[in-house]
Amino acid sequence: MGLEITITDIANELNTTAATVSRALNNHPSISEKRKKTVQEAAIRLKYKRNKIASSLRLGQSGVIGVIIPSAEINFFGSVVHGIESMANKSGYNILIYQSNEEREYEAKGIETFLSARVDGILVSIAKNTTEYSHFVAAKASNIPIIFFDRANNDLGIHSVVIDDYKGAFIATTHLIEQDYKRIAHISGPPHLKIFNDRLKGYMGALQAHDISINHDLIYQGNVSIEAGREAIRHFLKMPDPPDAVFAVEDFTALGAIKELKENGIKIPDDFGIIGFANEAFGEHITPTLSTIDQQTVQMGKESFKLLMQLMGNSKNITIPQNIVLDPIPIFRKSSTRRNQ
Amino acid sequence: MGLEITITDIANELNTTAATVSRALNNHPSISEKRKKTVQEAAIRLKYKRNKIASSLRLGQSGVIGVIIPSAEINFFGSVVHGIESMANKSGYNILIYQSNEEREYEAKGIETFLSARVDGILVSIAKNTTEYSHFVAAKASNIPIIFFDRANNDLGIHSVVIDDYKGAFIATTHLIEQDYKRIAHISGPPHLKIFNDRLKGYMGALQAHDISINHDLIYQGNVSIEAGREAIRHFLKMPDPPDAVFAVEDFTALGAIKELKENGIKIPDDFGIIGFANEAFGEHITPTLSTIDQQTVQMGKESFKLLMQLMGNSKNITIPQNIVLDPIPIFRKSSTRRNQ
DNA sequence: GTGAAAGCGCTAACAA
DNA sequence: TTGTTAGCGCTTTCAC
Repeated sequence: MGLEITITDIANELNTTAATVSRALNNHPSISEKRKKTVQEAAIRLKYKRNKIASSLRLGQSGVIGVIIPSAEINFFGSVVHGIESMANKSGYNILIYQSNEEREYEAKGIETFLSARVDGILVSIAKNTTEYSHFVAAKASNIPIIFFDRANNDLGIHSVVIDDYKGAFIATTHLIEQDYKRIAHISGPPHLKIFNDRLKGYMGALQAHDISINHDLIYQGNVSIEAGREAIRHFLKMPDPPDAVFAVEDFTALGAIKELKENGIKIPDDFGIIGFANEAFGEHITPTLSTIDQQTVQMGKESFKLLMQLMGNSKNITIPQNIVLDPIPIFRKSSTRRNQ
Repeated sequence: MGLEITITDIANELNTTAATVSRALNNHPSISEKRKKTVQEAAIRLKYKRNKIASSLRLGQSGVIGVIIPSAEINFFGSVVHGIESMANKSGYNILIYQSNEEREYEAKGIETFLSARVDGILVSIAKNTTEYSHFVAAKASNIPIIFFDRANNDLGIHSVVIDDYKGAFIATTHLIEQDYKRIAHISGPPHLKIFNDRLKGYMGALQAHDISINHDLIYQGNVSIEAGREAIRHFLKMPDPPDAVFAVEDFTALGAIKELKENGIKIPDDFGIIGFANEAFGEHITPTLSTIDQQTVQMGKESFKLLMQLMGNSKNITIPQNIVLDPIPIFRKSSTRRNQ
C-alpha cells in the first residue's frame, strides 16, 4: 500500500484537480464528455483502482452487507448465501460472511464486527444455542437494517423471511392421508424452536382438517438427526398398533427412519409411507427416493436481500416489521407414493 | 450514519483529546492504566463502536480477505469457506465472498472488486470456463497476496493449496486391484482440467505399478455428472469383455454408474466394484454405500488461510510460489468391498 | 503520559 | 464546467 495510484495522481497527470477527476469517474452530469474520456483513459493507463475504503468513509456507507450463518458447511446456508450474493452483486453490494457456529457468543461478536465494519445491513439466521436476544435488540437500536432469515424470532420487532413451516407440514401430512395411510405418525424436533413447533402444528392441523383424531402416542420427539429417526421407528414398532406412515420433521430424520424400516424388512412405500422436510441433496439418490418439502433456499436468499434493500433505501418508511413467508414446495417421490394408487 | 459516536465524542466527554482516546483504546504502552480504564468505560457507556473504515483508511489495511468461489451452492466450496472463515476469524480477519458462477467475466470482476475494496489478500478457486488468466496476472502484478485453492494453475507463479489428485486416484485404483477386480475401468472428466487429468494419470499409474497393462477401451471420457456415469456404464456393458470395476472421477459420476448397474441387475460389489472421488454427503446414504476419496475440504480452507497469512506478513520473503499439496483420505465403503474377502 | 497537527483518499458544498 | 476547501474518523509523528 501507499504506492497505489490516487485520483490526485490522475489529476496531476492531466493538469486538473482531484475533484474534477472524481466527478469524471463518477459520471457526474456537469463534466464534459471530452473530460470524462481523457480521465477514464488516464485511469486505465495508470491502472487506477478506486479506493473504496476512502470512498466509504466519505460517503458514510460501505456497500457491504453482513451475513451471519450458523455454518457455511451446512448445505442449506450455502444455498441461501448463493441467493443473497447473486442478488446483492447485481446491486453492487458485497457480502461479508460470519459463522456463529450455533453459539450466541459468536453471533454477538458477529454483530459487533459488522457494526464496526459499518455494513449497510445485516442478515442473520439465528444460532440454535441462542436463547437470549439482547445483541439483536442492540443492533436494532443502533438503527442498522437487520433481517432474520429462516430461523427468526418474531418477538423482537425484527423483519424476517421464512418459509411457511405450518403449510409445508400440512401439505406433507395431507399427502400421506391422500395416499391412504391410516395411522400417520410424526417425528418432531425440539419444541422450543419455532420452525419445528410449526411443523408439529401443521401435522396436527392436517389431521384435524380430515377429521382424524390426534393420537399423542404417534408423536415422537427427536432431535433432528439420523439417529433420532431410527430411535423413533424402533419405538413405534414396539407399539401394539404401530403407525403405517411418518412425517419426519427433517430429511435426515426421515433417512434414519427409512434405514431402520428397511433393516426390519418393512416395505416402503407399500407398507409404510415416509415424507421428510428440507429437500436435502441425498433425497433423490437413496432407495426409495425420499418425498420431501423444498424450502426455497435460493429464493429465500434473494427475498432477504430484496427486503434489506428496501430497508436500506428508506428505513423510516417501514416501521412495522415485515414478515415475508415463502411457500414451501412439495416434492413427492417414491417413499410416500404407493404403486397401487 | 453521522450520528455515530466517535473517539472525539469520548475525548470531549473526558476532557482529553482524540489521540489519547485512540491510544487508550488500542492499549498503547504509554497510556496510564487509569486513563485506559476511564476511556474504556466511557466507550462502553456511550456505546462507541470503532469505525473500522476510518481505521482501515489510516492504517492502509482492511483486515478483510476476499474469497472467489464458483458457487456457494456447491457443497465443496461451502465446506472450504467454513475452513477459511473459522481460521480467519481467529486472526481477526473477515471474509468477503464473491461468486464467479464458473465464468471468467465474473471472476475478473471479483478481482477488480477486491482490489478496489483493498482486501489484504485473495483466495480463488478458478472457474471452469476460465481459459485466459490475465486477471490473475494483473492481481499478482499489483502485489496483493493471492492464492489458488483446489482449482489451481501452476503456470502463473501463483501459490496454491490443492489435494494430491494423482495420489487419491492411485489409492482408489490400487484398492480395486486389491479387492481382486480384474478389469478396472475409469470414467474420466474433461482432460483440459488439471485435477481430472491428474486423476486419470493416478489411475494409470496404479495399474502400471501392479503390472497391469492399460487398456484405453476401458477409459471413458465423461463430463462429471450423473448422466455421464450412466452413459459410461451403458457403453461398457456393450463391450464383448466388459470391465468388472470402475474408478469414477467424481462421486456423482459414480452415482450414475451405480444407478445404471442396479437397473441392469448387476450386483455391487460382488460382480462389480465402484469407487468415486470427493466424499459427497450422499455417499454414505445410498445403497450400496459409496467408496470414495475425501478431499479434506475444511483443512484446505484452513491451510489456504494460513499460507495467505504468511504472504501478508512478509510477502517479500516468499518469492518462490508455494504449492501446498494435501493428502487425500480414502474412505472404503460397500460399493467396492467384497464380502468374500 | 498527553496534546497538537497532519493526512490516509475520497466527495460535496460553495464559489467562480 | 471546473477549482477551492473542508472534512469523513482514525492513527501517528513530533513536541512538550
